[in-house]
Amino acid sequence: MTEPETSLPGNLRKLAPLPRDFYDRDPRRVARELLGKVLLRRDGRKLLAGRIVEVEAYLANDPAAHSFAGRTERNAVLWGPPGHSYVYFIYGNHYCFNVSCLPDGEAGGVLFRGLEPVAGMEEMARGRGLSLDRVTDLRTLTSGPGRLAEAFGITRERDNEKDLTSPRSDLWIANDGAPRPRVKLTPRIGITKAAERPLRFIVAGNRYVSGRKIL
DNA sequence: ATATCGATTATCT
DNA sequence: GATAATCGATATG
Repeated sequence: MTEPETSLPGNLRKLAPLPRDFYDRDPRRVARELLGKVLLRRDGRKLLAGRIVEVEAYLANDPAAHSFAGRTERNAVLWGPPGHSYVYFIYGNHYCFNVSCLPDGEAGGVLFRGLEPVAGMEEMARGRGLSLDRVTDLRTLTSGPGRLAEAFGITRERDNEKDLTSPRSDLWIANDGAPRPRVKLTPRIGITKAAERPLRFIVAGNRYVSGRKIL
């Protein structure tokens, strides 16, 4: 019996959201501490859960951040209070899911890039347009920002500006008591500005980290 | 195995 | 009009 009871799928929906002050900090600190936590989605009677294994920090005054050129309608959430979802549409094809950090008035966030599926894999596959029995590698569900958003049914229309710290939210992040993972830093993926800064945080050795070839 | 490319659209200049 | 915090497919060694 090494796993805590709370990590069992049946109890996941009772896990309390991380509090506001967890996010009211430098995005680098938030990013590091999000690794090993669980992203949860309540979808009717179904529950989806994924262990966070890859994130990127986007800082105040960061040339790669959407907030860099100032506040706009799209990026307003990043400037608002911490702990809210920032969802944007990219490349005409994909949604990317972030959480706002830093106090109200300062812009920062963390992008979710990789999850290890924990519960609700059938629903995740369905969201991805697949049937689970034809999925040979679970990495195709939640490895990569576009994939995990699709698996969790996250869209700007449905989820942008949601308070992830509210106990009534259908989208939240919780600590299930899992041990703190060993963290590695690398440069961020897919950006051109400030591309060399080590602001991508990954769980060392975890196979659900994006980037490596699948199959 | 790595490299390159097309899809497709909200947002900003 | 150009760009983009991606993905999946195709081409090539």
